[in-house]
Amino acid sequence: MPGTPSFDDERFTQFGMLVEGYQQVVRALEDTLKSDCDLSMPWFEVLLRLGRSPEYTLMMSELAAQLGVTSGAVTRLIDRISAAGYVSRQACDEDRRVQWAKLTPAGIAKLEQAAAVHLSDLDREYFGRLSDREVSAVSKAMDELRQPLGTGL
Amino acid sequence: MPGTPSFDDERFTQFGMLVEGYQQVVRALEDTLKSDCDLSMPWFEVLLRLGRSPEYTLMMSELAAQLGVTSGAVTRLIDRISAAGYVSRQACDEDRRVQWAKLTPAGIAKLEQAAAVHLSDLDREYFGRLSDREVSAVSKAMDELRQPLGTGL
DNA sequence: GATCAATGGTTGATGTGTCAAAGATTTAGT
DNA sequence: ACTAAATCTTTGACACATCAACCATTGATC
Repeated sequence: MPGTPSFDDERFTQFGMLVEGYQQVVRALEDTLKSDCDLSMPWFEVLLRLGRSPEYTLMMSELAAQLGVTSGAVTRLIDRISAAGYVSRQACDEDRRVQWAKLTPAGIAKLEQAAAVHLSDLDREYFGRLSDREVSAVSKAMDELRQPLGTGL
Repeated sequence: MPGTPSFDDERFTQFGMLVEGYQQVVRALEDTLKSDCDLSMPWFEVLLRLGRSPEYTLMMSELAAQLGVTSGAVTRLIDRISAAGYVSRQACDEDRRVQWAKLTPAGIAKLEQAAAVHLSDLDREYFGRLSDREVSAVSKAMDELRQPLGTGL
């Protein structure tokens, strides 16, 4: 009977569970990061990636790869973050196509504060709400989903 | 030693697993939905919610609630989708503040096609890559995260 | 029944993302 | 060495989200 198509298929619901739970947690994390540190999640991610890199420095394209976004997105993100004084751009002498993004001292200070805040947010919103077993199960499943299909064809 | 702050805390990594796995799957789903049906995920979500509703119809604000976005977002989304002919707006006589969004026949047809495509995408990108046990574990965990904190204070 | 708060929707400003095109520079191939 | 391909970044056009302000309308209070 094609009169009632499969708009209520259980798989939609099941996957919707993942989507809603994920979005709920991410939204809560974004809210507290915003109110406590005045940082959006993309800004925090940039600071964190740079904070983990030697010299607090990354190429624009490497930053894009780590963030999982296009280089165009990073160009504008760094425009805004550098206007706020947390990062600076600098040219590369060996390859004059590349631009380095580097944390400023203000950026390092901001990251130190924000990382602590974010860790406690993570504890409250994620780790504190699941058992260790659940966290492991989720991590393992997501790790399996992480690499795209067809890499070994 | 404050020289090396906790930018590499394991919790960042663990949660990053969830973020990356989730984004990977969602991106794959969006790509195939786009290439096979020429629908973005927000458009598909709108069609699906309307397709499940009596008369294929919902108030703007109810649609916003189901999608988990603001009413402003829905206003513009329906602007675009109705320009494509998949939904129509219609005024409400009982309460002249409300606008109904209703699937057109073209919208119903599109949804029927897209729902089938999306279900098979879901099988390939999500259900096919995890065991039943893993899917259950993820769904259970995400369901627990779904309701915001502080609802029972 | 006049006022005032709550509700439903739209709009303007802005942040964040995409894609595709363009620019500059480097690397490879003959 | 010179042309051609690949790489890095930026830019323009646009999709999609937020917030805050605003307008209309409804409902509740006095």
